[in-house]
Amino acid sequence: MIKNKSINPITYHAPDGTPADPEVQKLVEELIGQVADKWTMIVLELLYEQGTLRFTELFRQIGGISQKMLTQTLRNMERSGFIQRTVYPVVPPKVEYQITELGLTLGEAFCGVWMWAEKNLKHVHTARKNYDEERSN
Amino acid sequence: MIKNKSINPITYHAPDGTPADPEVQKLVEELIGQVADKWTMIVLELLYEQGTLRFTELFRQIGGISQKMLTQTLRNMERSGFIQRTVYPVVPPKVEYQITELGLTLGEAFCGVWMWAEKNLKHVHTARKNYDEERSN
DNA sequence: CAGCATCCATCTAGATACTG
DNA sequence: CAGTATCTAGATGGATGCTG
Repeated sequence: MIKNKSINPITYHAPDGTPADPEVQKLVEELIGQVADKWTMIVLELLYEQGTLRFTELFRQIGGISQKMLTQTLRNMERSGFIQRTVYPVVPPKVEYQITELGLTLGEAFCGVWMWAEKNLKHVHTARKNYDEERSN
Repeated sequence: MIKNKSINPITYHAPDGTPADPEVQKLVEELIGQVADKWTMIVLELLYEQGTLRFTELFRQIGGISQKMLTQTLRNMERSGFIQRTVYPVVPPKVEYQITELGLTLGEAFCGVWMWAEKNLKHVHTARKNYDEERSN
């Protein structure tokens, strides 16, 4: 990353020094926000592992999500192109969800965070423990 | 990632098939949540670029954040060990914040998401546009 | 300067009930 | 089965005023 003297708005830079497009910046913030909604990553993971799942199968396997939240999560993911929704015109209804190429690569992009967490789990815990102990005295 | 037949709780896997520790999983979710709080990443970036900054300098450069939120963000980041807080016993008070090694590597870990966003910006926009157009008819 | 305490608007998620 | 609609409790963030 390179030095940035501009006051406002903030300009992000990649580690190699390439300044980032504001649009990219906006998308990154959206992505992180979306994934942080707590259900998106779980759905992504399940579809990553199992390819295709029906609404109720997702509902059951996630466990703890409400129907409303599952629907909302799936709609947002579909809208952004991470998953594909297929409706079969049968009675009772049958709807299948499957991960797309885009969703697949997104999952992989978050992999760096996973590896960081694995590697630094203890450092973070230690830091927090030290911090908390200092305040409690 | 490998197939996972367990119903609940969900077990995450790395792309190479290594099952993830529940503790790591929890930390990943926390990290993404923390970074998604909208200010953490901005602070991380500023300290990444400029090394050390005082409270008011951060406050000014971020622009739009409230003092309360800045304080809260800085405390959380300090607690997790991403930044270091140094208080100089002078009047008026002087407090400096600087990024740690841990914070530095965390920023780099999120780089994969950045690169994904850069590469797939158009795909996402197209997907969203198509989705929105289909509903408006 | 660098906070903390308090109040308040808003946004969100979950529970619940209903439907093609 | 796969949703939609509605209501509400709780979390979140911003504004404001005060302080060592």
